[in-house]
Amino acid sequence: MYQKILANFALHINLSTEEEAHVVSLLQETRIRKNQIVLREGEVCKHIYFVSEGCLRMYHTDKQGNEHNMLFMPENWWAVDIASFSGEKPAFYNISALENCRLLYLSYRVLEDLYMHNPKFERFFRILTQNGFNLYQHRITSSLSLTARERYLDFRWRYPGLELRIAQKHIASYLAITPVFLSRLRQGL
Amino acid sequence: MYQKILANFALHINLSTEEEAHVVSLLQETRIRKNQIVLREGEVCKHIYFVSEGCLRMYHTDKQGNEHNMLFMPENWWAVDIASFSGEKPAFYNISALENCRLLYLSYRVLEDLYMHNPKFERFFRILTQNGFNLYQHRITSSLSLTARERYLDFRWRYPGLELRIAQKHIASYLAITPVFLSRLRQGL
DNA sequence: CGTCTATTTGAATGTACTCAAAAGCGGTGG
DNA sequence: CCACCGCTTTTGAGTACATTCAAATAGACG
Repeated sequence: MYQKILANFALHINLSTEEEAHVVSLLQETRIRKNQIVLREGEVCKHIYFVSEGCLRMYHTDKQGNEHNMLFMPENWWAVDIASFSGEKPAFYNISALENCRLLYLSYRVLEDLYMHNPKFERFFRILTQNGFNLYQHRITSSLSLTARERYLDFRWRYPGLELRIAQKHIASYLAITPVFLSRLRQGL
Repeated sequence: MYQKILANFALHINLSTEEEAHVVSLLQETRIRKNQIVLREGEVCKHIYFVSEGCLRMYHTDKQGNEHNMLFMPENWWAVDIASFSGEKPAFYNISALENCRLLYLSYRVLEDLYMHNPKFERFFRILTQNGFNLYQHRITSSLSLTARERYLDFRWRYPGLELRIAQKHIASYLAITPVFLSRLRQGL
């Protein structure tokens, strides 16, 4: 049950058995169903979530009511509206479930305590933010320099197998094209 | 000469006169001319730059040799390829000058020492990374949900007055449109 | 099984592009 | 200081890529 998140920590920091036990004792768990909303725009993002099973998406709803997928978060990804979470401000983004999910999470307060208690976690989440920064930077570069077809191939490379699990319309939204055009793109491979 | 950078630090951390004197003693200065390259793709980004005067741009060159502007950095912005700098890996991006510039900078080693000597700076640069993260997130949201015209207006709001200082082709590249189309857009305001 | 939503397909449209030429602007040297 | 050269911007015309709209098909869920 906790092996995935412990393996995830181990990517960037080394924890003793005691440290592992401590962080595990702080984790809360929840299960959510497909299409359920985890974070709604305007609410404060109170938790940082680790996706243990399933897949989340983060998206923005524009004035016309159209949804735009920023990011998909399948197993082993972390989900948070970082500006809302760290600033305790209303969230700009929504987060919802594309599949039934099992999530582990930490509240802001608990995470702050964890930082105090063990600076390794501050390092871990700092690296996580930096990785997110790099990911977004790459995404902007893609949107500037790649065609829709190339961005689709990049999506498949970045999220192997995910296209089989989620609706085409969500992939189209992520790629900034219409579902109709994505359908035609996939014909021409 | 140092008032701009000290005011910039003061946005996020409070420094004593001694602390200010210490960081100032570590800063190096350089002047570069318009079109000169500060960081070339493939080199390791060895410094983090504060733009004291002038304007830099960060851009990617694709396989066809086309340049795509990721970010403009006028006075009071920091410039760095963060993946290259923090991982001491070859840079993916180029940084060059759009105007004659005066830059202050710190090397990776000096910055690490500064972190050790005074954790306030770790906090400062952590907030800086987070702000960069938010900026990019907003940029992706714009590219997903706004038209070229709206993105142009967003650019003018984010960089007041900058459109008068830099070439249209650089703004067009930033907006992911052609200079020809930007010219037509500006007619129709 | 039936309903609702998602995907595919076709046709027409429009947005942004390329190509080409002219005009404007800036820097440099005579 | 002016003339020239090179680069940028503007303008026009034709084109292509991606869109919208609509209808048919397929698939998911209760």
